[in-house]
Amino acid sequence: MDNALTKTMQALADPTRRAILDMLNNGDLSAGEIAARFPISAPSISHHLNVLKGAELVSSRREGQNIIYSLNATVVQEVMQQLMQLFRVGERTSGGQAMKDESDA
Amino acid sequence: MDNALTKTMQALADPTRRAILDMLNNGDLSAGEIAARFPISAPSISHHLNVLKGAELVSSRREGQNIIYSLNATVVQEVMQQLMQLFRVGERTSGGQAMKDESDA
DNA sequence: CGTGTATTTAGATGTTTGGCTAATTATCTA
DNA sequence: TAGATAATTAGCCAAACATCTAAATACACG
Repeated sequence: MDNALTKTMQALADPTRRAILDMLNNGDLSAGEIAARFPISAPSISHHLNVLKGAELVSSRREGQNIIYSLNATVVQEVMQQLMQLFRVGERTSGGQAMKDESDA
Repeated sequence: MDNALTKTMQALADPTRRAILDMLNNGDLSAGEIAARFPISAPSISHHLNVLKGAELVSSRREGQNIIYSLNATVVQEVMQQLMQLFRVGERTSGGQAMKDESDA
């Protein structure tokens, strides 16, 4: 794998995963509750959840038989900030030159 | 393909493409100038540029023998806003529930 | 302990992706 | 118009990805 930003962006690149994050933004859910809302199999959802966890976009805890997933809101915020920084949205055309490479943050 | 956000996120998921965008953020460049800064072949860079163009993150114009690429700053900004909206960064835990699905913007 | 429910892990498969080399297209200039 | 230079398109391949079914693991509870 590359750096953390890449991992995060790749996780965010899949519409199913973004939809999962959106659901979790309305409150924690078990793997089963999440899977029930998609037309794809539970193992596939489990895989997506694992990708999201690998990107630290969500975290999970066991609660009895269920595994509850929650959105890692602070990480989401950090990613946004990294992206905005990467493009320094707003300050262009005036010929600055900072930030050569996308070193990790 | 899915919707525009997915296309954009997929474009943004590749580190080479993000690096290209970062370079263009410091000013327009020809395909050759871009390719010269990477260890991969010119055709590969051309492919990446095409992906970025497909996501409307960059635009190009011919200037003599060269093709000049520029960052589409407004599109970058729009994507950021879409993402931030998607997660309503900041307003959580207080039990809102708006924005069911990630309809296009 | 044994059965049922929830979830993940394993393993297979088709598709997409990122890279390459070779060939083509477009433009400039002598 | 012939070469030279810039860039893209075509075609190929290997690695990564999303999905599936089947099997394994983890709990709960009678």
